[in-house]
Amino acid sequence: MKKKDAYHHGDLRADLIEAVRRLVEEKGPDRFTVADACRLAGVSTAAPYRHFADREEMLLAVVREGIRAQRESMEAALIGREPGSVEAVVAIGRAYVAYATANPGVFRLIFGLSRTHGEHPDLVSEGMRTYGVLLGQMAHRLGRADFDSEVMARSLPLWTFVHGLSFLLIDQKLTAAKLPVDVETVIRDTTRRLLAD
Amino acid sequence: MKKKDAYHHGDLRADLIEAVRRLVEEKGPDRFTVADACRLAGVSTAAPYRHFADREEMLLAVVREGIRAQRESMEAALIGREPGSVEAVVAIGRAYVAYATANPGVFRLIFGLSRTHGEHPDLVSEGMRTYGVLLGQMAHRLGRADFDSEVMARSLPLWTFVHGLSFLLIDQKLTAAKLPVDVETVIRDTTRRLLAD
DNA sequence: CTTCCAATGTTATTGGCGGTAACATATGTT
DNA sequence: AACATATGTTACCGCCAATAACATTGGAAG
Repeated sequence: MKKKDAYHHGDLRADLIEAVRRLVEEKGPDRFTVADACRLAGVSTAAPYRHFADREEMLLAVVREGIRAQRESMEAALIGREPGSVEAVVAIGRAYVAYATANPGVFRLIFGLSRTHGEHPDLVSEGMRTYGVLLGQMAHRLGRADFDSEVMARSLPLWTFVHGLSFLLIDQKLTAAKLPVDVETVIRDTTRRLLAD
Repeated sequence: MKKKDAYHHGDLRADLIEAVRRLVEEKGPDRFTVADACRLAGVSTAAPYRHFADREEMLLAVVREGIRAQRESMEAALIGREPGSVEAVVAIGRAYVAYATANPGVFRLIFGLSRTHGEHPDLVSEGMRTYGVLLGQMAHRLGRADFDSEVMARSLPLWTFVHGLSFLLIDQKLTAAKLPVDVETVIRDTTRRLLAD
């Protein structure tokens, strides 16, 4: 019924979200300012408050979009792979890390503003859907119908591994310390180890 | 010669660092303000600039202290353990995660303000010293005299694992999603897998 | 002990930001 | 054509980071 966002500006809400996303990538989540986003979108500094309650809601919109984009890249990576195979799990991990390194600002935002995450059930369920991509492969691999404790126990190390690798890569802890890392190899080898019986 | 910090206030520099540390834990690294730290220390808002160039330098001081504290807890965890043993590596990982969960604000700060880290060689080398604790155990375990590529390749997955686990725990991704996790068990089991021949 | 300089701290000020209120304009519904 | 509502702007407030000008303290030199 209501399209909510095709008025004066065209689609200010969407334009602002895109501006925020760009600024978060360019300057980092902490250096983002509402005023900058307004300048990028070409509106006054009061305009955003017709679409967002406050600065944090603007960032949360980018978080929602980011979680979804990362999950979709993981799901796309599964296409054509044998369900539950090592290659399938490797593909998920590769996609996870690739999203983080390609969108470090948004990735940091997703996992950085976490104090507020618990208060946003939709974000929690969105995150669970992402984790579910891995859980699904693991359940298939273990021949389980549901996500039982065994599926959980075998999946968590894989998640934490790619998660930690993502952070170390985007924080440049490895390159700064002159530690050459072949990302593809470390993902592949470690996944194999963690999937071994 | 110069003690730099035992004047009017006693030791304002140290007091401010402690105030920043407390505020970073209480409110999060992003919500920290210089003005708050001044109120905690009982000085005017201009006083800090006699001891720090700007807000970021105040945070960097806490980062330095945090990196050191985490490393010391890891080294302490090694005392009385067989060098290079599974138990030694587990102890390091446990200490790493324990520091993160006990000091989530500082931990996030250490790995969050990373854009500036590369510009601070002292922080990079401090971080390497921490990683060196793990590398030392791994070299001992593999019977290598130096940190060669094999030591590196076997250490990195362990680091990324505990690093990712730390973030998922403090970001409450697991508890928010009602995923019960026995931290001790997942560290122990995963370390064993990653150390297996 | 006195003098004086450098280190340390305060008050006053500037510029920028997040957010609100009052006002202005466009939209589409009747 | 007229009006209610959604959207956008201008003016404003309080807070903060940072700087400058001024005040005070501690200790070294005589």
